[in-house]
Amino acid sequence: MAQAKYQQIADRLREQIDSGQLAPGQRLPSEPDLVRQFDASRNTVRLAIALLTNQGLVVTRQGLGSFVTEPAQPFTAVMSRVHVQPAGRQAASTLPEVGNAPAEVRTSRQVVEKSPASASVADKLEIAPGDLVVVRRRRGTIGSVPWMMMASYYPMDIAAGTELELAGDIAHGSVRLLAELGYPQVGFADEIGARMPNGQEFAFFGLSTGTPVIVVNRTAYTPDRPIRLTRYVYRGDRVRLSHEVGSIPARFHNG
Amino acid sequence: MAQAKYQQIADRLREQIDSGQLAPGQRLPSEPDLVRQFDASRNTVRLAIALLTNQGLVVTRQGLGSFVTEPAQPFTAVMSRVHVQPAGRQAASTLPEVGNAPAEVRTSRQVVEKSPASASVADKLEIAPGDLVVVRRRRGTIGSVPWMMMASYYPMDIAAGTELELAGDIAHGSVRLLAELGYPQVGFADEIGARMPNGQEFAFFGLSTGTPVIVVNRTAYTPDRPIRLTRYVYRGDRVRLSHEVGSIPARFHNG
DNA sequence: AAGTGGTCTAGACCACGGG
DNA sequence: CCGTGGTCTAGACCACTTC
Repeated sequence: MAQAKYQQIADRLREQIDSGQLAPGQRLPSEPDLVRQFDASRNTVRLAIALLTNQGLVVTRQGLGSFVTEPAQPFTAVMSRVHVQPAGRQAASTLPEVGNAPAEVRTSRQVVEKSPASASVADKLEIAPGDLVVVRRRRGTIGSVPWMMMASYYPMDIAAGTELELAGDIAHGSVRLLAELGYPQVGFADEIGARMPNGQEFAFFGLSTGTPVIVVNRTAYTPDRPIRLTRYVYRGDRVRLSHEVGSIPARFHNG
Repeated sequence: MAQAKYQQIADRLREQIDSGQLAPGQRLPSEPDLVRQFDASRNTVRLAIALLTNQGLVVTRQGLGSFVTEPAQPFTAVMSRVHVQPAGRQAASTLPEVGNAPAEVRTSRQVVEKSPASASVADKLEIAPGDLVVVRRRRGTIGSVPWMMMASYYPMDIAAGTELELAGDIAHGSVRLLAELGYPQVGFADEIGARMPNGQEFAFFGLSTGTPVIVVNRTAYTPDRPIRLTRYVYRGDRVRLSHEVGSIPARFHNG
């Protein structure tokens, strides 16, 4: 046998999806149908469907059937917009702007805790792993769609005894507060990656199998040191990040 | 039954992975072992392992066993580095810089073709779907690790009769060539997303199941119009994108 | 040869969604 | 109620890796 039977079934179905013969949202043949069509056992048919599901091409719903994934219009998170000439604009907030929100953008009240820094947080903030940091968390929804989780990490020597330790929003934004505390932000570095979601992310976003998340680690700096790490997690099926550099005519913003 | 048996098995194994009891690179108990340990059938055990595999936590190798995924040190693709004060630096090339390459960065010779624009390409370039575009493709490896696929799309009215239609590298870079042709680039917009790989990407990168890819659509502009779309695809398990904004001390670059 | 995962079958019962 | 997918079992044979 050149190729496994479940692979062949998956390939056939993928062809039909790619060609549009099976359109987005359309139901695949039922499992018993596929069993007859390909002369295979039900388990083999289910293996084929699982393959497509994990590639994000198909979603299955118990009692209803398997459906070709319908891509949704993505939201655009504007991560930076820098006009090199004459002067750059720096965000006043760590909250990303949404370029094309079709509904109200809402953000949960900030939850604050102190906890020991993980290895990755410590590395970015240039502190020792296990050192205490202040963590400020919030989650974001657009209309009824959950789209973002974010957490900001502050070194304790900066945050101790300040408004940063208190729950709730910061009056004039954390960038301004940090500047008033003697830590003027002069720039930031974004490190962007993608991975499969953990259980918490899977549940909050209501993801289906085969959907990754986008992770952004944004480190903010004074001329001397890192002063904050903000970690953003976005659902991969509904969000695109936008970074703009240079003098882009306004009419081109966020397509 | 509160939860499916294969879910319980997967949860147990995940706990052991998260706690470090099963360290990265370590072999899981064999399938027959897990069958005995959890009093389940082999198919049920395999379902549990498949779950972890699709979450990117485990890789299986025939004849050897299942192993906890070993995260590799990621490469950093520097997508932009903008100093707001006094002046920004614009890349001379569409080729991303690698911030921390441990081996030689090699790039394939460019392959060129003409083809009709897909809907997504046409949208970015503000042309009609189906209009011909010049496509220039290349692939990149670091040492022996394939890490990038890129394709640049040029509207035919710009590229026709120019060096852009010829295979091979462009002598002084495409940004300079475009400027000489009367299309000076003044900025670009990056749109970043994540998804599961298609078959071609899976094969080229040698990915294992449960690994997403990062997709960057970079649109370059003159003051009047889009002049190029470059689409980058990176493997999610080995690449992080870097965007820097502001005056970040050099010692913090690609920490 | 022995041990590992990969593929496949046949059948059973459960859970969900919609008439 | 019926049709859909979800879970689980028991067993068979194949393919790969190591010794």
